[in-house]
Amino acid sequence: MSNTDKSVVSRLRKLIGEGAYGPGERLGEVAVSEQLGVSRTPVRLAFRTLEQEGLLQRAGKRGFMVREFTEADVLCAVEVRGVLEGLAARRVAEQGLSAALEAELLVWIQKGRELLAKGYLEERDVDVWSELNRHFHETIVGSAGSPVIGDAIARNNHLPFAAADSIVIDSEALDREYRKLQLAQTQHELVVQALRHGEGARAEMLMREHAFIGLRYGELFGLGG
Amino acid sequence: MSNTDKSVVSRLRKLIGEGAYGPGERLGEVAVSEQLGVSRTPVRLAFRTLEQEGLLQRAGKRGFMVREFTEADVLCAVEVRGVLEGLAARRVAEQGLSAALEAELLVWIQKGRELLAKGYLEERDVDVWSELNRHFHETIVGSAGSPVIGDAIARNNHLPFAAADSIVIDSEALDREYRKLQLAQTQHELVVQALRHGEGARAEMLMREHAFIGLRYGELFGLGG
DNA sequence: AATGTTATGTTTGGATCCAAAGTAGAGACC
DNA sequence: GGTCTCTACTTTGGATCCAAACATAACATT
Repeated sequence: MSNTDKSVVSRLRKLIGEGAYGPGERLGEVAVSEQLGVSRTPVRLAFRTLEQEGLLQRAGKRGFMVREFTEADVLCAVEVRGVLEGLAARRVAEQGLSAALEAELLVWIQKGRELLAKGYLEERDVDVWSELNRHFHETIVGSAGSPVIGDAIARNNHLPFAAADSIVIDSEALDREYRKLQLAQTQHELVVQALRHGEGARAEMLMREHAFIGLRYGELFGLGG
Repeated sequence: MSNTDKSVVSRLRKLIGEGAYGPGERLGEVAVSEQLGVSRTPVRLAFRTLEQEGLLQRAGKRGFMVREFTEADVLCAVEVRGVLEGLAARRVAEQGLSAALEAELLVWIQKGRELLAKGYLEERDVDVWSELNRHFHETIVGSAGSPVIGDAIARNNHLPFAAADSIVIDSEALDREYRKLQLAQTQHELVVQALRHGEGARAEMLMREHAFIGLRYGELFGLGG
């Protein structure tokens, strides 16, 4: 995949995510190619990719339109990630947590502890958490015994609101966000504990619940989200 | 999507599924376009689609190769379908089974009963079952409240061995297959029962187990599958 | 006036051309 | 003889051209 090609896909993904094209809006190949300053060819390739990712959908016989997402879709996408990561965690537990894998997970657990140790959250901590969170999840999913689960999660994560690292952190209320991350960290540690003891069902359920943290946990802390 | 374009994707999907291209084999755009009798353009579009579907993967910087699947991948794909359809079933149960939806499900239940009523299986029954089975599953998934779950299942089903209607029926042993379909029918009926009573967890688990029927249930009936 | 048909314009799909990037092979130098 | 480099060839990516399909609008006919 060349520079132009890849950048067309990701630039379009970004534009759609930002709402540059309204939901349901038809996207013409010529219009987009002119906006991005490339020819129609890479745009046509990108449209097919974005269709598969679920961001675009066919508008009848005539080209593509931006897919619109409801609140129910957001909730469903989060649940889908939950059951898939839960499946991955259960499989890891069932096949036994190797010493190497446990060590790797503890790296991210430790980084989380260090981040939260000082008792409050700074602006720049957000990226650090996002990074370690991603590593933690990817490590478990990547150890599930087959890339199929990870692929399914990756495809689901193309919906911009579904990805685990898309936790919206409100930098205006870092104290409340601190409590949220503290809970996430606890959930991470509980998952590792369950994995260590081969408790497949518990690991699965913990991961499923963990998926909701970006969604409804705000209510707990008075965020109304 | 034009005739040629769609047919290139599905023809390639078929060829790959049939093993016409060995696992890991590199696919050149020119070679494939000549084999299919089209120009490079629709092939390039198809490669992107098939990459997203997971049948092809990038071969370094140089084009695509046929993805190879292990037994673990097959098992995982079936489990992925299981947890996703389980999620759909649970959501249906949680939101309450409407009278209309129950009536529609009972149509497929009834067709299944009629098919199995005569006590044995004929060759042509296989297609009938495949059809009603597909409808049953699609009805539940389509009622989960958001297309997101169905999309995730559809993407997973692109792996040829993962789809629910890919139950390989051994026409040499229709008596053993009869027992398998009888069990599948019972599972369908139990799912509807659970949905009717709002038993979300039970509906979910029944669907998850139901996914395995094409995979390991052969062992029970002495098929060695 | 309404409906059906035709013609024109817009947009997508397929083919081909050109450029760029990568790979492999051969030759030269150490 | 081995390794490094340069060159030629293969293959992919991007741009453009042409044809086909679809939509829209206008005109004619009933």
